[in-house]
Amino acid sequence: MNGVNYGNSVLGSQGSSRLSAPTRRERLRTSTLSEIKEEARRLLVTGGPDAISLRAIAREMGMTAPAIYRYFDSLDALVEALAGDLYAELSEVVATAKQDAGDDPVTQVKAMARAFRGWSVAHPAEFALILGNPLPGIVAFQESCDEEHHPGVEFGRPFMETINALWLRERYATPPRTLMEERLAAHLEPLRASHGDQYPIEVTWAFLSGWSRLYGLVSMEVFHHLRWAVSDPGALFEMELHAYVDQFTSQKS
Amino acid sequence: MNGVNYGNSVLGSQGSSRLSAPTRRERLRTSTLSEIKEEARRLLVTGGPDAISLRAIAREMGMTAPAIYRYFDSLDALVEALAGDLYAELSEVVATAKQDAGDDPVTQVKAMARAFRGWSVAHPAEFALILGNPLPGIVAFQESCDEEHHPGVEFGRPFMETINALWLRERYATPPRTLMEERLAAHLEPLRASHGDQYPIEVTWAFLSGWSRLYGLVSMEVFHHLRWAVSDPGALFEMELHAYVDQFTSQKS
DNA sequence: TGCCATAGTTAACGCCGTTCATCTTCCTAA
DNA sequence: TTAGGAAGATGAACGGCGTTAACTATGGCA
Repeated sequence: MNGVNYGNSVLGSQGSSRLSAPTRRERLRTSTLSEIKEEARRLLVTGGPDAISLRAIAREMGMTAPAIYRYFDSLDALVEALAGDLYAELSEVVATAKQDAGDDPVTQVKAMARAFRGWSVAHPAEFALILGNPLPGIVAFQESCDEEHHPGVEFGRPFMETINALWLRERYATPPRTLMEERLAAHLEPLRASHGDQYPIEVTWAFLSGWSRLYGLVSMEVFHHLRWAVSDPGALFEMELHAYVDQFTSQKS
Repeated sequence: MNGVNYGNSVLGSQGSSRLSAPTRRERLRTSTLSEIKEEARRLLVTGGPDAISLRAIAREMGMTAPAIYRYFDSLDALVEALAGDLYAELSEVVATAKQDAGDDPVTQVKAMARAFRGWSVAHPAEFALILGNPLPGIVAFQESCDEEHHPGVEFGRPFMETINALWLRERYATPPRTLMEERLAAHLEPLRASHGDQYPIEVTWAFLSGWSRLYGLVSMEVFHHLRWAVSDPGALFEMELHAYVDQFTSQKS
């Protein structure tokens, strides 16, 4: 019956203040809202995704669980909002690393990859929430989200742009263009829908290939799936990064 | 107070039958045991890892929840046993694919990779349980398991052997040996503990690099982390497989 | 001043894992 | 053949969970 319950989108009945200082009510609301999410993150960090519970959050805040329903429609909605925040945080970390890396695309790629790994290793629980096994509630969210504004798109953009700059400069080696056109190009509509046709297929391939390699290695490290093989996953990571970047800078095949 | 509760390891007080026909009791026990795990898997498939509950299993079996404690010490122990079975199943699928692929290592690598993806895509919930975000109870299991008999070791063995055969034949390109010795070799004790020193560092690198690429791509597909980019992840997979194998067969750098 | 949306409460329902005391059934050892 | 004990299964209970419904207090605006 109630309207959708999220953020400060409640827009007080009368305009109150169109753009200037928010109402006292609004200030309190946003404050409580972020306190809830902070508490949820704390639980996430200490006990994993399943440890996030309305009752625990409320207890920690000196409230009762049903009160949280004034701010989120369900536990899933809360977790979803938290996931959105974390996605933005990670995106910004990566984007900042790129900005701080100077103008060389090779340096930029390395900086972004290291920043991604750094954040992930430092925040394994958060990584699990947004990039691991998606929870049942999150799956629906991902499917319902229209492709154009999917958080993954914004996250991948700086990678994509850098790989493109690299391509313009180096014309690095890729699988044969005919093969890529034939087997891959037909299935890239989703990506085209968000990035347009501005990138050649070589760039698209290099981006997807690189992202999957980065993701695979980092998530194996974060989830301890490398413990049986390597004592310091960072060394393996640097090795792989070297191999990936080398692909772009050595002479073409 | 009770002894550890798993499998048919209860060993009836008196020897009863050392090696021949198992007791009626034992037959019933193993039958119930596997029925519990089957029901658990059914719940896993239909509702994800969190849907596995003792009460639901018991309900479906016409029992009460506490009865299951005669067979498993806890829900975590049950899930852990199920994960072990699934690991074995996946390992066998991959090993069989290799056997059916003839003698050429390149063909073998492709067959194993495709078999791995095939099983994973066909059984996403099972994949999530054994290769995704580890549940809190599973983490302890992985850490307590002595490295030598870690299921991951047996799973990776056919890959490792094939990559080695490929190396003996092709002497494919890798990162410079000096770099690998310097940065990677010092951190491979866990892998050496299980496989011995029989493999040169080039093989180890190619194996770990390939496994992480395979894992990354497949888990992104299984977890729908590629939906925003690619409509048919299989095409991207074949592309990446091509690029990986090509690395081994084209002329050395 | 009166109103009413907003924030918060208590109580309850049905899930869950787990423990405990209890009962039945079956196998074995005397 | 029978007594005893182990193994299997039960019902009741505890505390925790998400969620709903009915209810109370309060702050800000007409």
